[in-house]
Amino acid sequence: MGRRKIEIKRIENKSSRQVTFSKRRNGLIDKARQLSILCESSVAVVVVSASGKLYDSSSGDEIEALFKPEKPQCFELDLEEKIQNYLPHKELLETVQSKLEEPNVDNVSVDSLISLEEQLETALSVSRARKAELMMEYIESLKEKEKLLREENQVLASQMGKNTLLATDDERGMFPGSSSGNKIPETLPLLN
Amino acid sequence: MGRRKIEIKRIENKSSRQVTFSKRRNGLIDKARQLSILCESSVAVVVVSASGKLYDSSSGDEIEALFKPEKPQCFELDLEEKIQNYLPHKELLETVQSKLEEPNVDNVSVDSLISLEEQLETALSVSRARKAELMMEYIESLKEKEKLLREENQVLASQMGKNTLLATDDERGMFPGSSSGNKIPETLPLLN
DNA sequence: AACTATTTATAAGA
DNA sequence: TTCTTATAAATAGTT
Repeated sequence: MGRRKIEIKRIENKSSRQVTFSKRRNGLIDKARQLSILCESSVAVVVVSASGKLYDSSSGDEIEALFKPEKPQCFELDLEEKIQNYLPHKELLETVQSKLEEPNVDNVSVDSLISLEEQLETALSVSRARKAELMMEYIESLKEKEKLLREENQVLASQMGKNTLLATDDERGMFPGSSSGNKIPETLPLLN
Repeated sequence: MGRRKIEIKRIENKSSRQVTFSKRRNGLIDKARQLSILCESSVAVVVVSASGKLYDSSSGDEIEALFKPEKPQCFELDLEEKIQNYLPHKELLETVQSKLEEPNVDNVSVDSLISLEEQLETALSVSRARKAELMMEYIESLKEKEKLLREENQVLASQMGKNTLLATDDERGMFPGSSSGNKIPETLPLLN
């Protein structure tokens, strides 16, 4: 639905891909919102862009309340802590528990239980995806850090080589297994 | 986009609500599919109808890897691979769905729903915990690697200090690509 | 389930 | 990026 028909396949041009992503993501989330309102259903949408950013939307009053304030924002230093503490479904489970413990369980309507079920399921899937996403992001940051350290090591090693005028090519070769508790060699460790 | 404009609010008529649900749910899932293909992104949609039926769709490497064990993806490390592939959720969702689709939903006993709830909760928490455990394990291994790299870096730097005895601060200036352009201190280079 | 009159989403262009 | 607009796509009401 645009100036011309497009094929559904990866958009090669990076900037149009980005523009389309943004437009269609908004469209999708709005459609989800409409569906949930029009048909009284629970809808969760999770979108992860190619660059790793996470967008999501979920309907259902209780669910929204649970997730909106949790939006991950600063992933910098305390990311790990956030992951550890990221447990919004705990509250949800408590809600479930208390519902089920109500005195006249037998009179609780089936609808109410089904609705609870829906909310639980939706919330869990969103929560699960987000937490996994946070962890993956953290893992990526650790890998990046590792990469930088390796680079620094290389620079250090080559600097040292220049300064000492002693190291041969062989001596500056890669050290096998450097990431698994190896001793630091006397000469010039170049990590791989 | 139909014969007339409609307000976005609960559709009162039950049968049109159901028809609209079905149409829009399909539309939403297709839009999600398109977005993921066009923009190489991961998109997950979970829809739960008012009557408790569950529909879900997910696409894109990242989310698929997170939720579907049958799509193996080669990662460098064993552990990471395990994390990616660890996912019994799908079966669980199918179980829930089939339970909720049983003919006499209205007469399903409260006990049966409670039991379902419990099973769901238990299974999810076990699965979740296991997956988080795997990821944390992986994070720990990355941190260990990082620690070793730092140690090597330190040794290198001090070796360099001993050997050169000439280098000034300027000569030992920034390392290209180091995380925050910090200079390496005389004695113990520590990245943060 | 199909059909279409319309509305809505959006591709391309500014 | 944001807006504009021509056109494609989705869908509300109908059959």
